[in-house]
Amino acid sequence: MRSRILAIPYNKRSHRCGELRGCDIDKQVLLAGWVNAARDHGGVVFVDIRDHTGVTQLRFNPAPTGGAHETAQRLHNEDVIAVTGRVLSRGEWVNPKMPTGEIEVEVDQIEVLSECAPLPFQLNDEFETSEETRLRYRYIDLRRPEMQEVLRLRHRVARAIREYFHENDFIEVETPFLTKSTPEGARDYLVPSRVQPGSFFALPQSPQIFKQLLMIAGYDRYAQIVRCFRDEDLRADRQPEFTQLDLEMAFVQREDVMAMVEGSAKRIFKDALGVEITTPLPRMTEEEAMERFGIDRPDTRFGMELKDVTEFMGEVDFKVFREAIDQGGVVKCLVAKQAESLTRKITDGLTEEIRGIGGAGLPLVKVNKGDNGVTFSTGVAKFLQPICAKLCEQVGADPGDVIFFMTGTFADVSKYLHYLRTRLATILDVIPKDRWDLLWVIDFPLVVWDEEEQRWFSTHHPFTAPLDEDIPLLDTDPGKVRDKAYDLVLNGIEIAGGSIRIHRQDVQRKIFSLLGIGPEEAKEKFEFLLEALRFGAPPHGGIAYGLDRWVMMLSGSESIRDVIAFPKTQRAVCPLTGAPGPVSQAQLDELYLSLKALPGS
RNA sequence: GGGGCCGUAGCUCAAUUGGCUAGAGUACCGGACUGUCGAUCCGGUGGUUGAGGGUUCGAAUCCCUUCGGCCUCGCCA
Repeated sequence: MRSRILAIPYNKRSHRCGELRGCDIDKQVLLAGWVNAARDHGGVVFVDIRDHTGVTQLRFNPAPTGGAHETAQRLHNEDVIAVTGRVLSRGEWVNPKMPTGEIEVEVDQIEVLSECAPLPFQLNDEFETSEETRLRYRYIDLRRPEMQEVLRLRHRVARAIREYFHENDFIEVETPFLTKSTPEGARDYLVPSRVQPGSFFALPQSPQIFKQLLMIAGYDRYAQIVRCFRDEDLRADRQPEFTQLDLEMAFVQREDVMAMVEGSAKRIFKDALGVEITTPLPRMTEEEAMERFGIDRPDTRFGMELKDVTEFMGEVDFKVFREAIDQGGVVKCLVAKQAESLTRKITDGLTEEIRGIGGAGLPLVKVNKGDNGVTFSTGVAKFLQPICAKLCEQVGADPGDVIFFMTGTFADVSKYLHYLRTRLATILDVIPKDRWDLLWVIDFPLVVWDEEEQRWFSTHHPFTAPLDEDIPLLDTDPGKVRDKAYDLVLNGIEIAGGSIRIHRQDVQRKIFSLLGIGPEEAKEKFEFLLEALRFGAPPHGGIAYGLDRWVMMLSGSESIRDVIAFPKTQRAVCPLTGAPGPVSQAQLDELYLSLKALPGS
């Protein structure tokens, strides 16, 4: 028989669920939260109540407590309840595993504020629920303490950023989401205009041009945490909408922006994780990064650097290497130290993986101790044995090591050996834990030649300024021109990138022309920027941080989706809302849109 | 667009060489139990094996197509 239960003023919580301690014993308290677990012993009933601060054990005695005990017996996980009661010492039943384990609350009144239907998945399951299900019921997934901590870490990062830039005289200015398609770059998300039938807005890939206009407008220092949109295929570290910290400064050189960024990085690490990082941060040119690591965002937490051994191969009778070199290619290698654990099965697997990303094969040798120094075995040993000693000395290989080779164009060799290096680091477990390797990569090529389209493309974007001393090369050898860009890399992930911008109209026109953006197109797409550059543009530069990637790194998450409250799947749909979805014919008519036949219909 | 892995009860997973009524844990329902804290114990409900087609006496298992999820190359200034 259910007794009448008095309503509890849940808006007057005396404490949060993770707060009570031994010093609170005997206090009368009012708690509200979710049922984390219920243990019914027939007599006494224990219920753990949870909110974002933690968990407290409630005790329901069968004694005359106005029906509270009976209600407690019917509770399910994730019911929302409010209780009043008295804090008691747990005496001999203290639970040292819980922060509130010294006490429990003896409940005198309970009110079920909201019942929970059978859950689609258990919050505290020992098994990890599939991401598909978690995203479908994201609001349940987000209740998990792990997710709560990630989103709170994200907040600490955002707050540290806002405070730091505010203290340094930056102002936050909002820029349009409904804007114009930018040239090059990613595919745009488009929004049709109703009042301008046949015309479309593009959602911004970044506020790049607007922040430059703000500099021209004299705001001196701007910083904004802002959403950006790119309609490209997704990855573990990419979402169609993602968040940047976007900033721009006037009257600055590269050094000034980099120093400001380093200060913010220091602040973020301290406020978000309590970690002290040392500044100034190390720097590396793009050329050196490519040479040593095969990638422009090197993970410097471990060695296994790439070594160029092209010059040694002249003495070797190995057709594969010879032919590649004759065609202008290179031969590089990397040395896996003390790699006895690399079985044939593993190296065969790696060869397959390299083939999977477009490589031809993976020549290798094992280094052994011979009667007179070192010898090679397996793989391409018979070809390389003549230069064994010399090669080992050059690349620092010792008995027990395995040397992997790659040949082809510099770009291909870099790509495959970089892939191999990171895979080997995982397999051989050589990446130190709890290490934060921040580093600047600078002096990128301003433009790269695209063989397919037979034209130059910006390495970063068309507004990046060239190094002053390289400007003359724009006419003679554009591929040699370096730019005033800088990328910030953390443990091998690019987490920020920016540059000093072009602030002179003549230079900007020249770059557009180099990129094959003709006067017509330039005029059509951003006459407003070229025009603005005519009216007193200060030298300026800035940077954008990938906020999601920062949080992903700082929280140790493997996917950007784990640090976004409501992310999309790899096919860019939201399993929770079902977006994107069809719209009514009336909506289409209003926009003067008609749909072509859909694929598969 | 290409390559790879995966899909069995609400959830997490089993199921021998293609062979018995597709099982277990958990959740859910019912019962027992006064110190648990992943409570325990007893009983029960629950299945279009992602979908469609094929091979076979017989398919979760083999073949084809397709849908979905994840990783990745291209792409992402």
